[in-house]
Parts: sequence; structure tokens; C-alpha cells
Amino acid sequence: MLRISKKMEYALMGLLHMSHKDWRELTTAKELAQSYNIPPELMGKVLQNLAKHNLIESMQGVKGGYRLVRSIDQVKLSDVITAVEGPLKIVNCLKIKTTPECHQHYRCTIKNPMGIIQNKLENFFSELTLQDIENDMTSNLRQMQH
Amino acid sequence: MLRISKKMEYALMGLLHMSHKDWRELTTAKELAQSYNIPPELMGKVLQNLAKHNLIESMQGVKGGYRLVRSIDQVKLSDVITAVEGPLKIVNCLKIKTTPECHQHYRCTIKNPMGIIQNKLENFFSELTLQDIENDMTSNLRQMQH
DNA sequence: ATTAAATAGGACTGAAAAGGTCGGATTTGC
DNA sequence: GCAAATCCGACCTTTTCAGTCCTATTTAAT
Repeated sequence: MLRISKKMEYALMGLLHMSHKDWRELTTAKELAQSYNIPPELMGKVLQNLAKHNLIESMQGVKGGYRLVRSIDQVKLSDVITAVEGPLKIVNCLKIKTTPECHQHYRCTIKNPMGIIQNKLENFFSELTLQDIENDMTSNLRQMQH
Repeated sequence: MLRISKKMEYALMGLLHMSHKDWRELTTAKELAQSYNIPPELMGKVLQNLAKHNLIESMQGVKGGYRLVRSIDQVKLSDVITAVEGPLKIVNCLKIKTTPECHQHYRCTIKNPMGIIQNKLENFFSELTLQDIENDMTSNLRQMQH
């Protein structure tokens, strides 16, 4: 429950990795896969999804690869989630407007607390940028070095 | 990904249901199961977990049932999650201190963004009480009635 | 032109988790 | 003693996740 998928993990690693380079430089799936011990095919798929949603751009062919199209402080965590996993739906019932087979449906809109939590989570993820995460990571690193 | 389990849903429904009664009154698993179309055995298990973690108290025997031990503004969402699902671990790698089979382990503590997100999510859930959720639901209800 | 390295993308498999079911034990009011 | 409730573990089925495989396409370099 509330597990963040491997795909998300790989996506974040990839995006942060790219942010440490000059923006023009390309990063290949293979490079990321080797750096972080990720199955290359999976890494590739994740990057393809990110490219499809315009978080990164792809160059095909030899010497191809991926690079960021905007700086990471312009990338919300919710963008990454949507790109990699599709729109966030924490509970089946809310996936489609009126799922016929949902027996709690007549109570869903009013009595079901899930919608509330979903909204709050969406806000949470859309207020959090990759830069925020990067900052926290480096500050943690500093603490460890003391 | 990031799906909240049915158990959580049932737990929240049960707790909010109880909060609408006089605190001394008992609620049975059967009552909840029938009210919300939930498999009774499952509802029972969820309530047992909540009782074990002292979010509700249980009375055995005929005329038994469950009731809140504190008002819902004293119950954090993180309490419910922990009771129903065990401690929140959004990613395998962070479950146990040093999982030997985690190949990214040497990078985990510093380079893996998951720990950061996990901390932020934990804060998020521990700042949110059931009363907050209740409030949002009733305000949504008011909007619909206009 | 050919080759090699890269992205693009669909189909499939195995493992793990979630959701639900079943059976039985214990407690307790009537 | 019976019935209604909590308690609890074992089991099964379905869905989801992670990973693999295979093929096609693009393109730089030779």
C-alpha cells in the first residue's frame, strides 16, 4: 500500500542525473542503467514515457540519448507521476466517474473519505518539485559528513 | 502505484461511522459491513487491527462491538495507516536498514530520492487528522446541496 | 551501402501483493 | 445452553508489478 513503484524510482534517478550535467549533453538509457544497476530495457521504457510527456526530449540514432527540456525546479513531482504511471488514482472507485460495479457508488461522492485524501495528495505532489528533493538530498549529505 | 488499499478505506469508513454516534455506543463489524457493502470478515479483520493498536476498543460476546477511545481530531491518518498496513514504507529498499539484495544499496542513503519523499509523506499523513477529512467531506456536501 | 548504437514499442512471463473466503476458537448476554 | 459477537490463522483468486524478449526505426560513422 502506498508503495512508490520502481519505475518512479528510476525516473527520478534519471532526471536528477541529467540535472547534474550541462543541459545540452545527452544521457543514454544504458549509461543510467549501468550507473544505478537498473535493467536497461526498463530504464529505456521509463525514459520513453518521460519523453512522451515532454519532461525530457529524445534524440534517436547513434550518439542519441535524452536531456531535460526544463530545469528541475520547473518539474513537479506530480508531472513525473503522471508521465510514468498515468494520472494518480489512489482508489479504484475514483478512476472512472461512474464505475457501475462499485457497490459503494451511491455513497462515494459524499461519504467516501478517499476522494478527500486523493485531493490532498494531489496538492502535495504538485507543490513538490524535483529541485526540492535535490535540496533535501544534498542537505542530508552534508549532515552525514559532519 | 500509490494506491490506498481497501483495508484503509474500510478503516476510515468505520472510524468516521463511529464518530457520528455517542462515544459509548458500540458498533459491530456486521453493521458496518451491511451499511457500506463490505465483506464482513474483512471488515472484522480491519477492526481487529484498529483495536490492537488502540484506536478503538473492543467488547466481546453478544452485544459486543467496537467504539472509539479518542475523538477523531486526536487520530492522525498516519495512525490508521500504521494500524492497518504496518509502518509506511514506500519503497522496498527502505524497509529494513540494510537489505543485502538491494544492488543500489551503496547509493541508497545519499543518492536515492525515495527516502526524501517517504519522509515528506510521513509528515503529510501525520499532520492530517480524521477530523480534517470529516470537515472536508461535509463542506463538499454543502457545496453539492447548493 | 553497411554497420553499429541508439530510441521506440508491443507481447509475454514470473513473482508478489491485494482482496476476499473459510473454518474454527473464544467470550458473554440472555 | 444458545446465539451473537470478537478473534485469528490458513487459504485461494485476482490483479499489479518488475522484468524480459523481440522487432522495428533512426542515424552517425566508416
